[in-house]
Amino acid sequence: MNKKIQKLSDKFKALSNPIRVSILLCLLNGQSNVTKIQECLNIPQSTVSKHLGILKNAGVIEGERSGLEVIYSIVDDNVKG
Amino acid sequence: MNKKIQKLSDKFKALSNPIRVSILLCLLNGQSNVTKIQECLNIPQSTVSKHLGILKNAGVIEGERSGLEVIYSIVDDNVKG
DNA sequence: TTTATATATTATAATATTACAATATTATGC
DNA sequence: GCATAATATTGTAATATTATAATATATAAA
Repeated sequence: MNKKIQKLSDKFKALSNPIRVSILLCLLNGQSNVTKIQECLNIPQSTVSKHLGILKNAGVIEGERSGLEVIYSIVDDNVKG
Repeated sequence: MNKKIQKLSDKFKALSNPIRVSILLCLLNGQSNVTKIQECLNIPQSTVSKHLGILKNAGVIEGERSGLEVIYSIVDDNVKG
């Protein structure tokens, strides 16, 4: 299986879930920490964290710790637009 | 769950599989029938047909029957580029 | 070092996706 | 009608994804 095609479809897979799309829409307005995202979406913290991990793993977002918080922001240029 | 977000993530889901991405790359060069796509990818006919159905269902491609063949082509403007 | 807060990981049950052989359908020509 | 070719559907086992409670980790402040 072609490596580039696999990578491309993996990127799409990262975006193929409504919670993850919602998270990205939140982050399009600027960086945010997990708690704010959680309040925005109104779902359990572990669920948010899981999806943030998937997006981060796919190279769509990145998280930087600042004290107790982790601030997430979009790094994928195609998603940032 | 927001309807538009659901639709957007569904579109991404249609593209989240390497076989389906490969099919679309085939079709970017112009319309094609199932047999040609199958030969291009070298996988079972039923597998190709299944994935064509998923792409069609997602509104990414459309198929038009012409005699024994069904000719598929890309209809999604974002995918066509 | 204890406590509190923010986030991540693990465990697991429910659900969805996948591959593909077998079978069915659809269209054509005889 | 029957035979053939192209495509679609079905059945099903294997695998992957999902949600979320429970637990663990990380940091800061007292």
